[in-house]
Amino acid sequence: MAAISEAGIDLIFQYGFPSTTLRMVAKKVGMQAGSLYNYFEDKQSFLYQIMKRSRQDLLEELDRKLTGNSDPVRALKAFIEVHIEFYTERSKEMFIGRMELRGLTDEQFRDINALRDRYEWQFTSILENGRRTGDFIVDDIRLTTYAILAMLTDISTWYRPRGRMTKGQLIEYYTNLVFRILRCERPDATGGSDKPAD
Amino acid sequence: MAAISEAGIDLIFQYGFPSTTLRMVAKKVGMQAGSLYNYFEDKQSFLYQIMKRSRQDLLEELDRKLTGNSDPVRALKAFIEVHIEFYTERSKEMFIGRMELRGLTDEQFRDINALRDRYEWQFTSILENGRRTGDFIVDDIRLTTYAILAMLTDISTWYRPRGRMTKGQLIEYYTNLVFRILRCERPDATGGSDKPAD
DNA sequence: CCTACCGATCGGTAGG
DNA sequence: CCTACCGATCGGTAGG
Repeated sequence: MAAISEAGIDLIFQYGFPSTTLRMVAKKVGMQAGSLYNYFEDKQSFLYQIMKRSRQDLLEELDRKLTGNSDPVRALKAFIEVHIEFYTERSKEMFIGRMELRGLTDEQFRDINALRDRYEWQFTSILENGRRTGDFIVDDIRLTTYAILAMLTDISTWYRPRGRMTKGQLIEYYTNLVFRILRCERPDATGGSDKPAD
Repeated sequence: MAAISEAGIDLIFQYGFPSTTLRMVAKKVGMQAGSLYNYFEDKQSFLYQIMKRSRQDLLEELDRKLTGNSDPVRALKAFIEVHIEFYTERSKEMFIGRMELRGLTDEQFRDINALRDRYEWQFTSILENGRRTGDFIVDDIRLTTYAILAMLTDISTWYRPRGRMTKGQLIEYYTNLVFRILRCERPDATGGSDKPAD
């Protein structure tokens, strides 16, 4: 199943979901098209599985890195790091997750959307915490959430592993931009060198 | 032809290009499918026409609003205004322009991409001017271009005409975010009330 | 997991 | 701009 998913991700990323035929997937893993139906009910469910898996993994990864971080500045830094790491490491899946939502049934769409909302809400609550503590200056929480997430997500559309910047430099640069948006001047805000004492 | 394009835009926006059949387009404008071939060579060219038109209109609109604006702060404000106006007013086309690039031939893709590059370059040169005059504080021009354009373009994915904010408020809010990113503190930077004397 | 197949649909064309 | 049509392909299934 792992090989089938991987083949599906590659092909859907390259050709889009409607133009990816099950015969292409089958050929890539050395099977006959009909045999794929032992692994999913229909073509739509295959797409749904791929999207659900990546969204769930993202949420789990975020939970792991966010636990015990009650300080909004530290939490925000962790969020940005997780986001950029995940969206560059698994860029094809996250790309599919944005482009192929129309390929789902209404019910599947609602389900995936709920996962996306949970993720977005995590970010929003960090902003709210930071505003309460006075670390961030935010006027409209919702618009600011949209703006920052769009900025961070876009990285996956152009990022290449052998680019002129390391992933660490990228994270540092975008962290700086985000803190500028929030007018956060705390000395530990953007620098990536200081180890938090936990 | 205008009706055919409009029907195509609506359908491609809703179902995606590969899933939009020429029979659907024909039905929407009260024609037979075969008759559409009097208006374009093949399905791909139809998509190409739609994309090219919107990209060209955007560039023309930008040129119109940018001429004679040598001051980087004023130019940036004009750019943001044009961008948000266009991406909300013609959101379906701009959505298609980002989602359906795979539907083009290599040659068509390069052509559309060139138009996109010209637009991006306009923004980049405003940033460079502002850095030279000292109005903007920018470290990496390219990353900052990507980040800001992604932020602004994202608006078209959630904007609804009857939302809680007017388009003017939206422009003002995002203008403020952009100037924060650039650490631009000039008094006329974000306020939308002061009429430029030209 | 394979063979063999079906019904449906689609882009595109001929000829008018 | 229509009628009529073709070749190709696709998702999905039966039966093993």
